Amino acid sequence: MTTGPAEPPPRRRRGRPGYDQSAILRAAVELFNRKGYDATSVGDLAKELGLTKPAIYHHVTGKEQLLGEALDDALDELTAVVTEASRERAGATAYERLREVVRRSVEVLVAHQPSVTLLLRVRGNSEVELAALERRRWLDDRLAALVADAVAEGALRADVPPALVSRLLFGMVNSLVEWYRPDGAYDPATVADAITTLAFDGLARGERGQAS
Amino acid sequence: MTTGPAEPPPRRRRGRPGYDQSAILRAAVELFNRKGYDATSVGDLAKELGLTKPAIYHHVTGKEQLLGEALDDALDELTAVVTEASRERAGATAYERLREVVRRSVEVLVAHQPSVTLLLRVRGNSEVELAALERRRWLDDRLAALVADAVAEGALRADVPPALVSRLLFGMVNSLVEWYRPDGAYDPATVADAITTLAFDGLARGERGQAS
DNA sequence: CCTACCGATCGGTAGG
DNA sequence: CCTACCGATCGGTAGG
Repeated sequence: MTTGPAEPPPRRRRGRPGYDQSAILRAAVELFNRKGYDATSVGDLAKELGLTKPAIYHHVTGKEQLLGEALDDALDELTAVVTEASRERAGATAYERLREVVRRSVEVLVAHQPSVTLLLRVRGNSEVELAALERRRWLDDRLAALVADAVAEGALRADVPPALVSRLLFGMVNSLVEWYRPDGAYDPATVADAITTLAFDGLARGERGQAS
Repeated sequence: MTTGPAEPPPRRRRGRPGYDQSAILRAAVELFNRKGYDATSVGDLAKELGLTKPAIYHHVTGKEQLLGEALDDALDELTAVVTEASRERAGATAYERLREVVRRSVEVLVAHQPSVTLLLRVRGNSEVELAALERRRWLDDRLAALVADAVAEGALRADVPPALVSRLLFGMVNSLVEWYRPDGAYDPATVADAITTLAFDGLARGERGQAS
């Protein structure tokens, strides 16, 4: 097999089939979520991929790099959602932007569930984790501000502190990662509808029954 | 000091002041939550308490025992709440019992936050953790049944699958452990009100504005 | 990508 | 002979 040297190698040859960085990252994140980051050894990861431990280090500089890249993926996605929602848009009320950010957050959680799950479990045990927590705090602050704006607009009930509403609302959204399965009973749209319905019908004044 | 052998020793003498099992458990759970169970060594725990590692083993049989006792504490409390709420009571509708279980769950999460936090992070990495996950699944099933009953009663909206409502509702409740601080801005009653308001006004049909 | 290892630290236990 | 520990070290395994 693999006769003739017919084809010229691509400009940057990448060696034989094997695993590339992103395949290793995917497997690592899956293991980190299943067993926990600390309980996952690089040896576990190697076994999962049918490689040896040193082979892993051929592709990545270390376990923490894998963690950092997964956290960056999740944070980049969520930051994009929040940044866009926080931007003033022509004719969009804070309430509309909040509703949109909830829906798009659900989409991100579903599409990037492994990395977001990892992000939501970070404890701050290393520089990488502390940096991720700082970015998360920035997101939380933006979301809280958006909720506060919607309350100030008169669109949301004012009898619960906006900061508390924000915590609970996105606590509900984030809880998705604990049970959602792409091959399960609910497609993303169903979940997004359920969350926005549950969150806003009762939060939003006088819009009862609008999502049926 | 400590002259005369006047006082007869209590039946079961417990030695000198030192730490008892429960003080060690409290410190362990706090560390497990701060750094993660796997990232916490028995040496860390000893240092935290100003003891040596062997001294820890004088009080407990091992790290996993500490985990198991914390998980049992959380599970026992939550089981009590769910069992009582699942029991048919004279004149109590499923809706009323669900509302009550949410309120009492919040109280348990606040009063037993450390052990419940630990419970919600269990991954199933050992027999102890697998047993805890099984008890958790039992609780989740009871809660889902209660929600289904309330829907069947006609008390809750039927346009979202009951199993999904249950996930999201208790996802919101459980998210408490991620940010609630006893010395923070909100007392337990405020949080319980906020959660039941947010969860049910919109979930419950035609009860708008009843909790102000 | 492997065999062969390292410095350190893990959970747990010895004798006293 | 007890409770409450200590200094030292066990056999294995972690990330690298």
